[in-house]
Amino acid sequence: MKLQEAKQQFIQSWGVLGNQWGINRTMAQVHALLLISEAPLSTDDVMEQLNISRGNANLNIRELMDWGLVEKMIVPGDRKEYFVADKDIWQVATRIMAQRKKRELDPMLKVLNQLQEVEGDKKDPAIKSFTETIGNIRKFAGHAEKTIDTIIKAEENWFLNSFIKFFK
Amino acid sequence: MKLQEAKQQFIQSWGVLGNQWGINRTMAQVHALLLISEAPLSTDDVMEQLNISRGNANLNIRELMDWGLVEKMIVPGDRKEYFVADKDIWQVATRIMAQRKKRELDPMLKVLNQLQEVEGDKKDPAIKSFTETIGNIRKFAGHAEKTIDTIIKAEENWFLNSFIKFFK
DNA sequence: CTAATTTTTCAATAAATTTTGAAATTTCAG
DNA sequence: CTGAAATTTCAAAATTTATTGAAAAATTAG
Repeated sequence: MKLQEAKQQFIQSWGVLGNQWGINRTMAQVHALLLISEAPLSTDDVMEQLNISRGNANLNIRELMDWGLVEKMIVPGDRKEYFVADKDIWQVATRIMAQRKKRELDPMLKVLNQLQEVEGDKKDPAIKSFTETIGNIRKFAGHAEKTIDTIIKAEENWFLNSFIKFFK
Repeated sequence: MKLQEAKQQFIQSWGVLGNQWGINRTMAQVHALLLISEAPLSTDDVMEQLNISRGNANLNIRELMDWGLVEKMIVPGDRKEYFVADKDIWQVATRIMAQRKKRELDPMLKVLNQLQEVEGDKKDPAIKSFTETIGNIRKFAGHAEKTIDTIIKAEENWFLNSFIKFFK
């Protein structure tokens, strides 16, 4: 497989994967493109390489910046803005986990907490059954949240460790 | 909040969450409905409670069975099929993780492995840079896969433990 | 400041996904 | 077997989501 072909393949696959996980396909593709670009890219570069419109490129680049996965770069003597993706894959994973936790898990936990306080006789089997199920889910979600934090902390050095091993 | 209202709220929120994670909203809602139903439900029950068509209900129930989250139940003396969701939230999470790993992570890993074998001079900076980035992602994905398995094993008793504590 | 260049916005359009519902198929009690 | 009841299929329709592109706004070199 030639390099250009391989790059296209990667962009394609990263897009499919992102899409399956509820992330806009184009956003994932822009991310992939920046991940495998050695030099920073301008909006025009992204438009050209992915065959997308200016509006679309702009939208997704800004979205990636919101996620903390891409940064703006100013090239002195150039009017255009350039963009680079964080190449540290551990940082990438951590940022994505943190964002999704904040945007999706936390709101769900909030709802689950509210649902615990359902009105009525606590001994009514229907109510008991409902609060028990919700309680279990809530407890699990809370646990999962802590586990994620633990993983993030515990594995923080994984990347570093793989370098240490390399030099041993 | 009344029980009925709380149930609706849960179904709604579970649907939104599923949708954000790339799971069909209705599938998540059917799952939610079955999770908080004490008794097994028929296709007609699901249709009625969620206001969806027969075809849609049938499709999503079968999809949930494919995921191993819902089981068919035969009620003797009744021609209809009934369905129940696995209420063990740990089982639910494990099944979802396992399915997604198999359906999405594994294919991505396969692609990444192929991309490592790009043609050309290994000393060419462009090729070196690409294979390095891909290599890091591949290594990370492999690590993540193992971590997931480890968590599943290590946390297997979390649910059991929360019962043990309860009886202490 | 001015004007050229770049970025952002957003209504219209296109694409992708989901849903419907009726017909075809399957199942099973009698 | 038979036929009523239930399940499955699938093309068409509806809905949701993503994309375009041109106009408006913002930026900056001179």
